[in-house]
Amino acid sequence: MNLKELATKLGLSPTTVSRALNGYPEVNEATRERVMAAAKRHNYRPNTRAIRLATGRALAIGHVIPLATRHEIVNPIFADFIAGAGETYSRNGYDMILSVVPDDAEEQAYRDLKSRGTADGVILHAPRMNDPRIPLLHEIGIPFLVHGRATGTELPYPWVDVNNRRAFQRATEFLLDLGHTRIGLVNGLEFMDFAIRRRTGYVDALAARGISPDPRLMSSDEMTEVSGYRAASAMLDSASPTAFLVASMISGMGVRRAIEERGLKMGRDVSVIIHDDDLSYLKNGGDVPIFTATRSSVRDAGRIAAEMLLGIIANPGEAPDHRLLEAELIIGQSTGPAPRPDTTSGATPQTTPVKVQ
Amino acid sequence: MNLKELATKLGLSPTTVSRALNGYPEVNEATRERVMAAAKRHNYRPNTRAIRLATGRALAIGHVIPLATRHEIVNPIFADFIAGAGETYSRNGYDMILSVVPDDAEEQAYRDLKSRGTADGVILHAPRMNDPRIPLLHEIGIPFLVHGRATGTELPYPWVDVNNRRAFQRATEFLLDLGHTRIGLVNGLEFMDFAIRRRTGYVDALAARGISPDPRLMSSDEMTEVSGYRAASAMLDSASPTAFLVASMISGMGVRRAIEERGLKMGRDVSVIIHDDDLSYLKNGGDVPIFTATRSSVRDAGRIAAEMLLGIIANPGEAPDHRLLEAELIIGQSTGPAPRPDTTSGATPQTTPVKVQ
DNA sequence: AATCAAACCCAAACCGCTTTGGATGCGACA
DNA sequence: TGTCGCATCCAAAGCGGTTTGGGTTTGATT
Repeated sequence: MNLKELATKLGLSPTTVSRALNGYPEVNEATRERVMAAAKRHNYRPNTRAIRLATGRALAIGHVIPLATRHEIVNPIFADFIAGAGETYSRNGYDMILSVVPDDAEEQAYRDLKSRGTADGVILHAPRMNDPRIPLLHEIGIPFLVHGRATGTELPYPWVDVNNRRAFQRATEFLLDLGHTRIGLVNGLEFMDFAIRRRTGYVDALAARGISPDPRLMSSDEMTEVSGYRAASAMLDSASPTAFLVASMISGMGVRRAIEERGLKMGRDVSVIIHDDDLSYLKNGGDVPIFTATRSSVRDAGRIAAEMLLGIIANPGEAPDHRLLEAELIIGQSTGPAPRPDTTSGATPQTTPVKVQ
Repeated sequence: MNLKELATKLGLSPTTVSRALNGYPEVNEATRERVMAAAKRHNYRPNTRAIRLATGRALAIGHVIPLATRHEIVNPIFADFIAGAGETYSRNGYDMILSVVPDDAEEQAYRDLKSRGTADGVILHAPRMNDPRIPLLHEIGIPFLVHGRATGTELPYPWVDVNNRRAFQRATEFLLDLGHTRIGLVNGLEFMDFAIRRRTGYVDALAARGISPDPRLMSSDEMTEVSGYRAASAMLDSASPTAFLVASMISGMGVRRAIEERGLKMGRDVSVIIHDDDLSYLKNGGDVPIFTATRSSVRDAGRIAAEMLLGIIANPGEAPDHRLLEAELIIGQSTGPAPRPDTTSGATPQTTPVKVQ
């Protein structure tokens, strides 16, 4: 059933039927109701392909996913973000299109999205420092929104991000307040912007207490279970940390494995704080979370990002907006006071007491 | 730059330019080359919206994701499947569209995909027993392919699936051969088809050795870390298993936590075999896998599924094809001989020796 | 009674491509 | 020389909507 058939059946012109269905004012209310009823009765759905061509809009948002030969963006965080964003798109009549391409074809993928008219806007994932994709999207002239930020980028651009620096700063302070001074940082890859910011938060918090960071206590790698395990193992074997600050739930599991493998107990012998993206299938425990964590729902971030992008598309020409989400600090079972130093191994460095926030 | 402009610039009709670019025979080779060159030079990309309308094809495949209020399909397995499928789509000039909808809107989502002409076909995820979506898709009349199978469905339908029954049967036999007789099954939700098949494999293998399954050693829940932990804890505390068969890497981590929390060592005191979907960011260790596992790449499954579906769309009317993928049994560090039974606790049931496959 | 503005509705153009149904020109064949 | 077939190319008709630019009525205004 298409517009023309429906119009014929109603004894009206396609024009009127179209207007009636789309809520234009120049149609009699009685007529409109008649049209609406007929449309429902015949289960009429306008053909999206025709609407797209006629209006010149794609009614779709693109997400380009470089099929990383090296590093994976197709990760659990991405899945939850997508779920949040997709929900918003559906509610607004937009389609979500995912473009999975080899990473050397990413630029072309963006260009095609624009020149072939497949998407009205795109969301940029996993920005890096000085990310070249931001100037690229500007040049292409397609509305976009960044999930995260790109340190070093001059051009203004709209974004939504978690306050990663602050989250890790708070987490570090929390550990310091518990008496920990040898805190290992198991970070994500530090060409990723969020990882840089997290390290900054960690370093700043240490510096505020007069502690200079120990390079042996700082690692940076992909956020997998195995690399969490490796990093923590190396630190435990060489630099005697009493606490860890970990980039994700998954690497946190590796860290826990390293700890327990050494006969230590997490939360008693070694404290751990992770960043928790609040993934739906990787919940951090129930009433009492397993891990103490800085928590921020990436699914909510997806929802917000989608809403912002649709806003940009609806009102072009406005100044780039942005949104900084704060992470909660959730207290779980994985943190506790720093263990009493071994009396044979000298005194621990003293820290100024500061109230727990 | 559109077709008409390009044609004018070349002094040709749109018809000829279109044919030249699409490889039709009725155009002079010299002309074709001239057209191709000009198209490249002016960076001409045909407008997808127009192609779609003109050809009546959507050039897109839909994936409907019910935004589970209860159970999550937006899970890591899904993400990797999507990556595999998306790769194939891109290579073939298809778009992948994801429809994230509340789960009571799933049926309508499929209907709309068809009636609005948004997708040429769909992939059905996470089939359940007697899944109503299969008759639905038949009725709607949209080409589709099922990732998994639906026990109890009469209608023929194309699918790609892992041989879950066999995988779990082999894994169980492997444990039996190591002398384990009290094997806990930490299964996925058993209205999911794959979970049913896995249980069947487990039960069959036990039965073949004359062991009747102990209900206390069988659990079924979502495949999260926490539920793996809960299930394993309960079994360890009440039914003294010496081995576990676990539905996923993630729940396996919970099982491991339960084991280690009790001061037991995985691989020595308690053996564990998981099913490993070979997720890119959740690799099961390196040279020596952490977990002994039945492994089958869900990403490959995505690729295969996409190829099959595109084939169905290209050659409609053929009988439904299918593909059964066998899982490998990977030996890792998490399995070992059953511990000598406590001499005070009586004899263990004797099993017939059978060669390890 | 003539005028005019709403209120309603419609015919036709248009979006940018594909495809049908010819034209045209030219060498070959009878 | 007339006809035919083949190689090339083009005009125009879709595809299924939206939107522009009028037409008709109708009721109020002067």
